Amino acid sequence: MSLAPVDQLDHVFAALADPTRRAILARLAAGEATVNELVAPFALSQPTISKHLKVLERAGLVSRGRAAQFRPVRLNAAPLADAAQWIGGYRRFWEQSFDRLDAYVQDLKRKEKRNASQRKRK
Amino acid sequence: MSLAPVDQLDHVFAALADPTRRAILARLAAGEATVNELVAPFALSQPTISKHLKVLERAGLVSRGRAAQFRPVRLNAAPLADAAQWIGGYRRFWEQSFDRLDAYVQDLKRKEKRNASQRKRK
DNA sequence: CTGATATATAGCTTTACGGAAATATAGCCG
DNA sequence: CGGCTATATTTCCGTAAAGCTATATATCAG
Repeated sequence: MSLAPVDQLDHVFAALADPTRRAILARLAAGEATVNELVAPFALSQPTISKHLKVLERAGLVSRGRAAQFRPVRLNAAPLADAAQWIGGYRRFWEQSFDRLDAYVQDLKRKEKRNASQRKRK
Repeated sequence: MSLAPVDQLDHVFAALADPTRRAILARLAAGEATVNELVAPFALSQPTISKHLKVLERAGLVSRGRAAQFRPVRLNAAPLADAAQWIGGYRRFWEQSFDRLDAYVQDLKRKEKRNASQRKRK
């Protein structure tokens, strides 16, 4: 599996940075949809959604079919694999910080317990 | 682990959309760095890097210390966990498409083989 | 206090984004 | 053909991003 060209990652992350586009992807996870079906749930105009779709298309996250006057949109998750792989390179760092957080919470609990017994004894 | 507020994800993905910022994160994976150390490898001005750092800071991906006139920058990977989790929700889709790709390649190989034997027989 | 160093802020330009409205294109149906 | 529906394209607006130079602030060193 070859590494994606850098500017593809640029486009993928940029596409994911908008909540409307993430919502569109979520909708497409349930299956193909027409543009109008994608417009419906949002308080946004059809051209605005079409523009979002173009951004998703440029990122390779979506592809379009052709059926009469409909242009069904379907999810293409492959580029997400590259994004996941990139982020995955940092997993050890966040796990490490969660470990530290966990240790901190454990420490708090210990102190809490100790104080509780002191209060009891008092 | 609670879900991060949506606009935090916005900022994280937006921050990751720039190759300079991803490179900065990669550098910080090797440990704390000063601003000047981060400027050095790029053909960019110091204020430009400072601006990138502000974007990373807004996304919660880095934090700054204070040591004399230095402001050491360190990686804070926690928000990447949220991003990874979001993307992870789509894993089955890209695995599915890789499966299809794999099946396609297998099919190609079968045909290739068949043609090869035909050529031999001819 | 002065000078040097590290970083931040301000101001400017160019380009892109996210939205809207209006219009154009394309394909169906009668 | 003509009208209807789905979608795309164009044009416009305001805001933000990414770069630069120049300047300001802060801290150390002497």
